[in-house]
Amino acid sequence: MPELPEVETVRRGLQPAMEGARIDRLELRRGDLRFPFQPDFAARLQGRVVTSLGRRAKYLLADLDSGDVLLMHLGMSGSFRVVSDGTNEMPGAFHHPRSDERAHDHVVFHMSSGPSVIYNDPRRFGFMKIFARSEAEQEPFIKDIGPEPLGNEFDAAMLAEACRNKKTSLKAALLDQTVVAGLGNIYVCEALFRSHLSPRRLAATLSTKKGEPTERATHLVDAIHDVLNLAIKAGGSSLRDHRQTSGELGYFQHSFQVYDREGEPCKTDGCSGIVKRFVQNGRSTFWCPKCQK
DNA sequence: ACTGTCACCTGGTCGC
DNA sequence: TGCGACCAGGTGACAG
Repeated sequence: MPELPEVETVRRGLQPAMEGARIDRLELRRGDLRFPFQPDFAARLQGRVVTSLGRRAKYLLADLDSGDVLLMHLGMSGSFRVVSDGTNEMPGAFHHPRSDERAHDHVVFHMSSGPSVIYNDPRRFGFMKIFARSEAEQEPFIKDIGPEPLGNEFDAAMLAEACRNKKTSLKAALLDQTVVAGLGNIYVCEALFRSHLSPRRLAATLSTKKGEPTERATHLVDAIHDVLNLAIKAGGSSLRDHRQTSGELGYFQHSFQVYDREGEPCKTDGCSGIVKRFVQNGRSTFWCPKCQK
């Protein structure tokens, strides 16, 4: 599921329940997600106040009053929901999980603010880890991640430079979290479509031989900005698992131009192309061969 | 050092 | 209705 817009949607949904609140009790319903929990995981969280809830790439980062940071990744199928207490869903939530869905409720944060925050993850590709803020720069999961695409430092010159010596495709380069943070399969496909660039194009062609960014790089950066901002505004994309913390679906999937549209007509004005799918680096790429060059 | 492939899991969908 | 094959939003560990 979760690429940058979905994780950002989740962060905004969790903020009211978590920021400034204390984790009275942490319930671990199994010993592992993708990895085993650290032996002192619960002990370092219980009784701590969440001073702020941030995001870096696809990671949620909760700052604690102890000087620790809780890192959380949703993998492919992770979601959070906020419930009024340990048993009842928030009034007004659209999503009331069936009992077999609750089987995948793996972590429960009982917050001093009243509600509980429940982490659900059927595939368990997600994970959580706690580390000291003073060692954040050495934290393996985040230390090599590239710039935030909606941050000030991400621009055409920066992206062109990061891709300059790459021997791989534009699609693979944009999925590489050390090039730019937070993009996944959906938003890479959508951004390439919006900038009319082929997913097969060599990433190095974003710059000239002298290293100057080409116009392509500018268009691509604009497209990345546009698609991410629109998706965040829509509460992310809900295909199978993603829900906002209230239980509502995101609705950006209705705005997909190419993703999951194999065989359907291209949406570019005046283009008579048909959206095609092929497998690139083991993942589905959707694109219009007629207008993406 | 870089790039591509596989593995980790569960569940939904499709064709027979 | 059942069964197997295949697919899925990510990324760390490998092999080349």
